[in-house]
Parts: sequence; structure tokens; C-alpha cells
Amino acid sequence: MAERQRRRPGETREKLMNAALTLVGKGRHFASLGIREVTRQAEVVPTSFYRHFRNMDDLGLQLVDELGLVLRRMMREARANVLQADKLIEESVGIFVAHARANRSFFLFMAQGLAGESKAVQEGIRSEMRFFASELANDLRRLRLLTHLSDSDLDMTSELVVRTVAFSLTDLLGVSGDDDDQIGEIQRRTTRYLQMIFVGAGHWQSDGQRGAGV
Amino acid sequence: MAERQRRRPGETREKLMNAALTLVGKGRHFASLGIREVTRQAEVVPTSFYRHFRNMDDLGLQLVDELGLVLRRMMREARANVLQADKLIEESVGIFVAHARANRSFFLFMAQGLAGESKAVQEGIRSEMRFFASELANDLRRLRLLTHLSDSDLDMTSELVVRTVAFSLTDLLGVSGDDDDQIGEIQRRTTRYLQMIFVGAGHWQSDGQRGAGV
DNA sequence: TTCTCTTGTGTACAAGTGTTCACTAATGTG
DNA sequence: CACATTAGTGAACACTTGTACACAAGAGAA
Repeated sequence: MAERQRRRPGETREKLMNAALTLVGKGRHFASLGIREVTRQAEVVPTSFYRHFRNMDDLGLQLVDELGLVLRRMMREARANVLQADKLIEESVGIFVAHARANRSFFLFMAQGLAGESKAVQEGIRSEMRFFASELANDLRRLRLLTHLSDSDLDMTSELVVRTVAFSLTDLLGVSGDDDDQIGEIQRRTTRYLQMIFVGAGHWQSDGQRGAGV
Repeated sequence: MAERQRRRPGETREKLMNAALTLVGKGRHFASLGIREVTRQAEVVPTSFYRHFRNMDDLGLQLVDELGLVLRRMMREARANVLQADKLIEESVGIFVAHARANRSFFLFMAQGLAGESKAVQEGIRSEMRFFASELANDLRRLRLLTHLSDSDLDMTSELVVRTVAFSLTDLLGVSGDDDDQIGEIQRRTTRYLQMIFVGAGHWQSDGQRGAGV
């Protein structure tokens, strides 16, 4: 055994997960990654992989769990910083974009996973989004916004918001991470989308209205 | 040369593209498909692949072109069938869902491609969506709907609508193709999303309004 | 100490990969 | 008809892949 690396517990596991994220960050799709490729990137021998994961799907699932933590951190920051309701949308979108830039690979993985190969990962991400939406609905209640909406309509609104923001990920991650102009444009556009949704929610009447009332 | 198949011109090309779609339809991600795998599914010898495509990305690009045709057919059907403005949303969503079911693999490919590995495919799909949105904006003008919106606001609205529908793809394609209950639920939900957006657009005032006016 | 558990290592192998090449049957053009 | 082009075939190449196995280094418990 030539030289065995001393590692703190769980280090190799982290290295492998980071390696997968790194490759995703370089433009690869998670579904196309192989075990050997990931271990190579992590500078670890292929067999080590099996000490921590059963296969790539398993690694993906564990990444989803970590993604959950990232999202929760983001939510906490948004709650702490968004004080006045009148700037709610702009500031929230700003925080989202900032986090997406800071954790590019993670969000890229999320965007990929939504239509990814593994049903389990797919469902995991979907579940994170549902959680996020329900928290958003709670926040809106707490801030006494959109109080005329029924619970289910408020939920629907929150879901629509979360979806719209999630879709912006595909825009955001399509441009190079330091193109401030283009990122700013995406941010403005997303803000307007959300503003329009909130205008819609503000005028929404719960029972069987015509949406196309124009 | 044991037995050479007689083929009408372009047949092998179609077979290869269909093979890729078939594999996608079976749950595989396009990014993870290999040349040999596709040729095997197409019942064609691996070398034949190179007679028609340079690599898998190239095949993907040509699939995007065909996807464009599918989308245009859908648009035409929607134009022909949506007569009264007051059912516009419901009927359009219905037509969309019907086409998504009938061309499941194609739409699955589209959903995958949005966050896919190939930048070119990504941009191709994005471009199809832009085209679709601009056509929708034209239709709204033609039907004299949302006439109080500026051109750019109408474009924005159309984009938001198209994105929302596109996102529904990920829901739609996540459920088995014959689960009518769940598909119906997704259809209803999408319809409500769009209705809310249209309510927002109906009350939208173009100049620097507050979206959170609630 | 010795025993056990976890984790990292090296080797090995069968199967699959993309791609090239030379060959040939069919098709279209003059 | 002859001829050039297109499109399908089979063999071969150098790699890469997932996974199994036996072994060993380190840590904790007895």
C-alpha cells in the first residue's frame, strides 16, 4: 500500500459529492456522469465510491438533501432581510439570484434534476419546491398579504411563484457566471413576472372566475 | 455482406432519431445516451450513425428542429379550435396536454433539453419557446385582448405564460401516461395558473407599478 | 495487548465505448 | 448503358466502464 491518505471522517464522501457538483458546474449533465469519472475528479480510487454510495442515483439523492440545506439558508436570509412589504419581490429575487450565483453548481444540479433520469431525485427536488412554496405561503400569511385569498388559492399562488423563479434558473445558469449585464436583465425580468403574478393574486376572486376577463 | 436491408431514403436517419426518442420515452436522459446504444435500439449497425450525424449533439439539434414542427402543428390546432375568448385558456391548455400525451417523448426531450448538456440544444429549445411566445402575443393582439398593455408588456406576459406551461411539462411527464386523474389535476392546476397570470395582466399598469399592491 | 469495524487501496476482468477503415449494394445522373 | 454518389456492413482499434475481491491502515473497544 504505497501511501494512504489520512482523512477526517466523511472527507471522501464530501470529496465525491463535490466532485460531482464540480463536473455539473463545468457543463456536464448529472445523468451522464459515471462512477469512475467522479472518483477521478475527486482524486480517489474508484472502489472508494462504494464505501459511501450504492450508485450514482444514491449520490444524487444525497445531493438533494444538501440542496435542501442550501435552500433553507437562502430562505432564512430572505426572511431576515425582507422587512418592508413594498420591496418584497425585488429583494427576494435579488437574494435568490445572489444565492444562485454563489451556489451555481447546486442550482444547476437542481435544474437538471427536475427532468432528470432518476425518479427519486426528481421527486426529491419537487418535494423541496413544495416545501419552499408552503413556507412562502406561510410568510405571506404572516405578513398579512393577500389576505382575501383562500388557503388553497394562496398555496396555488406560492407554487406559481416558486415555479416561475425555478424556471429562471435555466436562464440564469445558461449565461456565464460573471456577465452582470445579462444576469441583471434576468433578475429584472423575473421580478416583473412575479409582480404580474402578485397583481393577479391581488385581484383574484376565488370562486370560478374567468381568468381571461380582459 | 450477409443481408442488406432495403430502405427508403432517409429511413435510417428517422430510425435513429426515433430510437433516441424511444429511449428518452423509456425514462433515459438524452445526455446519457450513447451512439452505440441508439444504433442498437434502431437495429442499425453503429457505423451507420456517422452517415447521418456527426455526434449525439448533432442528433439532438435535428430533434429540436422536428420539435419545432410538432409545436407549430399544436399552435395551428389551437388557433383553429379556440374561437371564443372566454374559453381561451381552458381550451388551449387542453390542447397542450393532449399534444404532450400524444408526443410524450418529444416533450420529454424538450423538458430535458432546457437544462441539458448541449448548449446548442438548450438554445434551440429556448428559441422555439421565444417564437411560441411571440406568436401567442400576436394572437392576443389579433383577438383584441389585453389591448391596454404595451408591446413589451404583452411580450412579457406571453413569455410568462409559455414558461408556466413549459414547467407543467415536468409535472405531466412525471406521471404515467394513462393516469387520467392525475393528468386532469395537472391540467386544472395549469389552467388556474394561467388564469391568475391573465388577471394580473388585465390589471397591469405599465409604468413602474408596485407588484405587491395587496 | 488483541479483536473488530470502518474505510482506503491495488489488481483484475468482462463488457461496453467512440471511431476508423475498406468493402459493397443500391440509387440517381448523364 | 456507364459512372459517381450515397448509405449500409463487418472487423478492428485503443480506451473506458462498472464492479468484485483480497488486503491493509487506522480507530475504538475489550
